[in-house]
Amino acid sequence: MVTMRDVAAEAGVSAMTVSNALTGRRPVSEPTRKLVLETVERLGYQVNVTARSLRQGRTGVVGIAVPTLDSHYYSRLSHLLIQAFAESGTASVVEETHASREGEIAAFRDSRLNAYDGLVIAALGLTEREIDALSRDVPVVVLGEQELHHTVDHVSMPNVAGAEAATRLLLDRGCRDLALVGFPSLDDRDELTQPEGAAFALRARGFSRALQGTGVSARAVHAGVTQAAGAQCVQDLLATGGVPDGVFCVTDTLAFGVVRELANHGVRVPDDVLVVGFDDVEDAQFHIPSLTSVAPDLDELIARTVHLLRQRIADPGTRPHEVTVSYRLVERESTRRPGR
Amino acid sequence: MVTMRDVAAEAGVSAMTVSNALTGRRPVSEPTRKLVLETVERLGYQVNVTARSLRQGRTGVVGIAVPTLDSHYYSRLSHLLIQAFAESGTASVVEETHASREGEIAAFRDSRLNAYDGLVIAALGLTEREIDALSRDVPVVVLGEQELHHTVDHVSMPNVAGAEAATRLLLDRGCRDLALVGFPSLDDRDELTQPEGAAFALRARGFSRALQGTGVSARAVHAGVTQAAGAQCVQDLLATGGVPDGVFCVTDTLAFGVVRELANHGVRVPDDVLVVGFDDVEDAQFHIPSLTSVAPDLDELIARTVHLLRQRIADPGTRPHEVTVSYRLVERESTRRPGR
DNA sequence: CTGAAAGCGCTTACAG
DNA sequence: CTGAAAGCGCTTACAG
Repeated sequence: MVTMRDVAAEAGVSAMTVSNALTGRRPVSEPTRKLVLETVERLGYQVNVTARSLRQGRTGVVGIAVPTLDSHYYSRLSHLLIQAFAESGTASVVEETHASREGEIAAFRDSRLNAYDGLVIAALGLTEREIDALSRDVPVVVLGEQELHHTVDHVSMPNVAGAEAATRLLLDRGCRDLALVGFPSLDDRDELTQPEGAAFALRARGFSRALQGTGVSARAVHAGVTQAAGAQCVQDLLATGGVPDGVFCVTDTLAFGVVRELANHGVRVPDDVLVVGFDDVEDAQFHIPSLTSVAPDLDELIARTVHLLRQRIADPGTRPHEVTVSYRLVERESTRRPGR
Repeated sequence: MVTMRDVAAEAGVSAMTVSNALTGRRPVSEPTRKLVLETVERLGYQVNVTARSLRQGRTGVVGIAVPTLDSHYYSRLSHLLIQAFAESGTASVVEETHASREGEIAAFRDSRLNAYDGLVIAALGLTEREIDALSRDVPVVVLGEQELHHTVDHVSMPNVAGAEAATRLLLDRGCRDLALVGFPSLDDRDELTQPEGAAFALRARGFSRALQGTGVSARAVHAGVTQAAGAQCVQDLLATGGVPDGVFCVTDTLAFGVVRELANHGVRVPDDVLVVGFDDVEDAQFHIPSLTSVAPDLDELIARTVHLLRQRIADPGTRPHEVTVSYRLVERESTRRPGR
């Protein structure tokens, strides 16, 4: 392997000068600079980032820790974060936490070990207290859903407001027998063993708020977070009280499973039941029927996240920020009642 | 930060002994080992992986380079690879190449710089010759579609055979006016500027092979790789010769766009047109209609890839392997002609 | 079983 | 503008 020393010897300068010519950290005379760069080119030298990192105490890489990449939402989020960091000149790598406490602790540990200069984490398994403690050593932005003690930068989704708006739409369209799919109870204090618990509890709270004082009946079902889980929820609804006339799903993924399983039972959307999802993943526009969904402003989410992390890396002392991004309710076929 | 020296001083041993107690590389007497581990625990010491990597010349991390994470197929593939490497005790990080030559070169460079001990790359932008040259310095397994010179380990999809089987199904179901969606020509030698060119050309070849000697007419359309591109292809078909009676799409993603846009024009699947996709992403089962698709054996793909890379890291001298995984054709509603 | 010395390849601080 | 020395925190030889 060609090292900086080899280049220096070949060019007849010191390693320092090679380093300076390459990084531009200190000025180098133009002829020397040209000579060095030519030699670098000729020998095919490439800087050893491990050595640089050890010396500098930082790697120039930020970590992105998400529960899983096997999810339309989190894979897209990771993609957008990578893009945005790249545009601001920062390399990033993605790590899966499997939504587990252990996986999330590992992400913090990897950051602290100089592997990353900063961390964006969609934390689902850790408690607020644990995040507070772990984030002391590492510049971190927490994405998502927890209600933290304001000791760490936090960018969250419009869970309550978005869910409330979605549910209001169902009420406005005349629904009087609603179902909440994806959270086991209408009381958001009920704990959910699923790690997405906190986010989904807030969406359940929005659902319940919209119902307050309306006298509209509602049931809650939960079977997991996948499309198959959405299908299972429909079976549970059918078994326990028949078909509702409106369904709010805490994610689009669940909604796709719901619509599909309703079709398996001959129940049509929107003719017989109206359905709304949350996240507005790309597929929502392409399904048949296309899916009405709460669309959080991902551009805002990404921009704020990248900005906050860069700021915290640059100045770890700044006061933590709390951001909730805005949303739009995008109405599509799944809530357009034909002929009413 | 607590270093190994601190632990050594505190425990009254040498740094060597701390290292050995931690790694188990050399035997350490049981009392000493206990003392060291206790001290490590008490001081909260964590090994600095950057320093270890610099000294060892390797990081214990493998790179996974995919075109984008904003894709059902590649995000799922990344997820499965991460899982499989984790199960075999190997950490991995994901990098996006944006399907560009530059991005793929960067992935090789990052590997060579000691950032990764090995690389799995879904290469789309590089030529065969470039891959041959770049892979000389790095243990690498190429995923996907290129027909290489057998100088590098290569795991590929059943592109030709899968596409041929999919097209045969359409013919068996009585289709006599076919369309190929996702490749611009029926001649697989035609270059596609899209980086997925090589894979899609092979799928086009399978399509053409199935047609040979049947006298069945066929058109080819191409507008990109997204669901929106699939929709665009339908518009192009309608403008240039009307609705075909069978469509083979080179990916499921395109197929979803096709089915959706057909519905926008009042054309029903499978009543008026049969549609088949490729990849068998999870959504294929949940769309309405559910999508018939070629399902490459991803478990096999993952297992072979992980095994080949570990083998090549352990012994860079072994002869390169060429693997094409098997597939199943999964028939669903999109090709079940009602009442015929 | 244990240790003192050297060095992985850079960059920082000190000098000129 | 340029360089010699030191050191980031480990692990690899070499010794005992």
